[in-house]
Amino acid sequence: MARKKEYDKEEVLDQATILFWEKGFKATSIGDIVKATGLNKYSMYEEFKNKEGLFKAALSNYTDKLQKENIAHLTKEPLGLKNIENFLLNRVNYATCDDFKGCLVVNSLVEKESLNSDIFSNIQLLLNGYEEQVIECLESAKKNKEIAESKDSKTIAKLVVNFSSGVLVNGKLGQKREEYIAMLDFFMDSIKN
Amino acid sequence: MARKKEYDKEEVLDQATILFWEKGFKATSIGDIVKATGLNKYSMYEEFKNKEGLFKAALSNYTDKLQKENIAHLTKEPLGLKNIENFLLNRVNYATCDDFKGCLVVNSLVEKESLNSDIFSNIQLLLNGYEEQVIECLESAKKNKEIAESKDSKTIAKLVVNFSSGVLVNGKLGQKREEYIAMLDFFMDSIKN
DNA sequence: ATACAGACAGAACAAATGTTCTAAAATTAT
DNA sequence: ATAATTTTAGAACATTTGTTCTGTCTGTAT
Repeated sequence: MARKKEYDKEEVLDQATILFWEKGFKATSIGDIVKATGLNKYSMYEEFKNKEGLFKAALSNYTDKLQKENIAHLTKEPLGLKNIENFLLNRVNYATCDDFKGCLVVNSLVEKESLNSDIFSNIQLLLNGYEEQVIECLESAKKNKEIAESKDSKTIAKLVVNFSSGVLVNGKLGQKREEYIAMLDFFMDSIKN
Repeated sequence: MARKKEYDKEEVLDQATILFWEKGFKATSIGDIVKATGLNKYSMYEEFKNKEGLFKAALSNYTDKLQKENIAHLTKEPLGLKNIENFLLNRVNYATCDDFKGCLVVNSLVEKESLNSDIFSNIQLLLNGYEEQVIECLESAKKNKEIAESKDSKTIAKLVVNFSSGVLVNGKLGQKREEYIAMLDFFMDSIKN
């Protein structure tokens, strides 16, 4: 009945994600997006409603992939401390790659202006999810006698998420990977002992 | 010889700092600043050259005060672990106050767009300064037998700064003070043992 | 082949932005 | 008081922004 779309939604979203990621919500213009994706301006509004709709879609696009990756590390059986270490190691590798752009989630959390409440609560859910999953790992670690029963899983889990956020911010300062690895080792030891 | 200025540079800067702090560089318009400060538009350009000049001045204004506060905690004699704890406690209190806006330094570090290289290196210097000072504290702590000589001061110092960055990001998620205190206790214990 | 829903290109729009200009007002040294 | 100098108020400017409109093209169902 109608003409076929010339653009691929996934591709457009991937491109847009990169732009928002590099420059932030406010500093990325529709013009930038149109130029980068070749997408027609009107089609963008048709598909995503407006700039904010596009941003939400891009953020979801990003978090879906990110979460898949992170959750994979945190849920690989058998559960235990190794999951946590691999999760954080992954974050460290991410933050020390050559052209580290920061983490879109952390960036968005900081760029308050772009955070209407539902975007905010999405991020909140995401980070709480990690925390929950880390708690799972810690409980398993207790069963496996990797750590003492007396350890407070919730506090440690929060520290893990906090460590990760710190890495994703400070990573911009160009710390070396070995330095992060030393930090990670120290941190993992502190959980064990 | 000439007319007197009607504005007070310090006051203007304080106001501007708050705006940039709340909304970020890009999202804060000259109009916002003029409206909030009552400062004349032209006078602003006369005094600060342009928006970026104003931002740099605001950032310096903020970091000067911040640094004074932080360094005070880190340099209060006698040096030792207590300095580090108080430094972090201060950050925690900061991040859990009712209307926590984030930290302008961390926010600016994340809002890449506003970071031309000299702003960036200022932030780098600032954070490195903390790291150095924490190392001092740790070395003293070794002398006082608070911690073992074998501990790697540099790694711990980086963890301290990392902890602090994490707090200043995640603080936006509305964590409770008690939770942070528990994290801090755990972290301080990990340094000692 | 024809009709038509929908996608395209890009002009058009209003609002906002950073910046500069101009003319009036104010202050101080003489 | 006068002249010199600087601040002020706000108009003016060129861009850029997000968004919408218009008319043309395309592909599918009939």
